[in-house]
Amino acid sequence: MRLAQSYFLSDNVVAIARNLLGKELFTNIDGKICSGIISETEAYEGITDKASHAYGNRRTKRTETMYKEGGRTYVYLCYGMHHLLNIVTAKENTPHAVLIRGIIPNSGIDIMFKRTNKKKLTNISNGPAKMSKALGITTDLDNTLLDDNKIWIEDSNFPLSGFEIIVGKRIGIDYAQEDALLPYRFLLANKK
DNA sequence: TATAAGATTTACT
DNA sequence: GTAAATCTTATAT
Repeated sequence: MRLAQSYFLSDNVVAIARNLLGKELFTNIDGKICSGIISETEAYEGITDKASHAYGNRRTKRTETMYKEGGRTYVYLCYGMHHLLNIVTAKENTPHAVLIRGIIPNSGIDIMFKRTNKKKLTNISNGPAKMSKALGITTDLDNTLLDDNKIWIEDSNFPLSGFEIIVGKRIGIDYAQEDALLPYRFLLANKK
């Protein structure tokens, strides 16, 4: 079943980031449906987080989406060529968001292959930009409600028993100084 | 108006 | 290991 919008209205963005692991992310782009189990997330805690675009209550055309009510997407272009997918959380005017960094492909894998031009199943979704490319996510999906039939998240009761949740510091944000060390990154890993 | 840097990936040396 | 690709935003002149 799909996650209700109320799921995303909590102020505790870190808890949501952790809880999203194992949920299934769906996209429906041009009638092509793909999905995957969310395997890696990062929390971005709005105005108090130096790594966030909204740090210090910074409000621009780009970050405007983050200030809206939770339960929608925030897609933005990084390095001029990579689309990154975030899930906006918390109430209006609280710019919290969860960055989806990785998925385990579940359905529509052949479509993902075509989109990414890859021949092997490896490296299809082990990075935020590659994942977006595989799922067909672009800035066209920015500020899209998760019940818009273009993108949504379901709780498909993926069994987490065989996995452990690893918590660590976030990646690629060295400029954020001490906030770069916060344990806001969550990922699923096979138990050994 | 101009310049610098970025929540990255890929290819090449 | 290093660099290129490539564009939007933010900060500066």
